[in-house]
Amino acid sequence: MPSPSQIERLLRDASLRVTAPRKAVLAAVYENPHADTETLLAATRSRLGSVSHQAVYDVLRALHEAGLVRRIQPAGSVARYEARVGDNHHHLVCRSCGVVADVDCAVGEAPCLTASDDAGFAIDEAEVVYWGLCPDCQSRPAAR
Amino acid sequence: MPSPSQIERLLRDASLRVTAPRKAVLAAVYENPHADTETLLAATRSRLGSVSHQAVYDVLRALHEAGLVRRIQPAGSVARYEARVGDNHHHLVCRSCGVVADVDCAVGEAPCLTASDDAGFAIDEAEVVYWGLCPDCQSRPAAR
DNA sequence: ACCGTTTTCTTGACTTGTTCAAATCAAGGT
DNA sequence: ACCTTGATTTGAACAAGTCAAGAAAACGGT
Repeated sequence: MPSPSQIERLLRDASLRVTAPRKAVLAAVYENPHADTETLLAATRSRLGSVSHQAVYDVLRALHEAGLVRRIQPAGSVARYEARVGDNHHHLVCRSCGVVADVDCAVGEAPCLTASDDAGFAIDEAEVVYWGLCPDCQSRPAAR
Repeated sequence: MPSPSQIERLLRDASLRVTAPRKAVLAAVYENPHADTETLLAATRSRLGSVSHQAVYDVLRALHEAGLVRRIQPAGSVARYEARVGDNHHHLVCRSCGVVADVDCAVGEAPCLTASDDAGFAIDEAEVVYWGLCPDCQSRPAAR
């Protein structure tokens, strides 16, 4: 969990201007892994008092383009963000409640990341999503 | 590419009522792999003359729930459907134009499908998406 | 072959998540 | 301190998909 000054550092090093919304949104992403935009908007407001809807969208895009956050979007879900970038980890997604958990890449890095036939594509990333039911949803089946 | 009677068979075997829209949509999915809903709507209309927006959505959902079509939805893309079900294949997605291609599962089935730590989830599927640039988009970089 | 039940299709309004655009405002180099 | 460039606010717009009510069609039983 980076300190405020580390947050500033991260922004500056990415040659992004350091503004209150950006610091707050980035901190919120660190504190709420896999959170959706609405959650991050709420978290940001609880720090700053008020930020626009749009600012959070813009900031998340800027952070994403700068490589400071990763954007994930499992099918049927809204966009979610996480600050854990740079490593090659994957995700578990609950079919029932949509909650997301991290998984480290199982087999080193090789097999999963190489397609048997790339059809001429220049592949730069292999993403693995494991679908299932989270512990909570297993214990109350089909409930909710 | 199944014949009309095979299409009917597929529907009946899935205990779905056989209707003109269903036959047309299912045939359209066979003919347009990885097509989005709008494309399928157009393809269906070219067979039937007119079908509602809603009917196509309903039919696609019914076919999906019956396991006759697979729904894929790469991040940032609309829902796409394919009739190739039952085998464990994955997808290549072009970051630039969004086109999707099939890849057979590289390493048999074992390593990719087992998470190193399942965090208590009951996993029923592992989905792999390879991101990159398709041959066309490589030759006209950043164009479009 | 017809009937009734049940499911599906049509129509049209509506929600949700996200983006666009114009005007205002602030960060940070000079 | 100023100025330029980039960020934020405001408010509208957009696209994909969903909801709901009634009309229509499928198919099992008679």
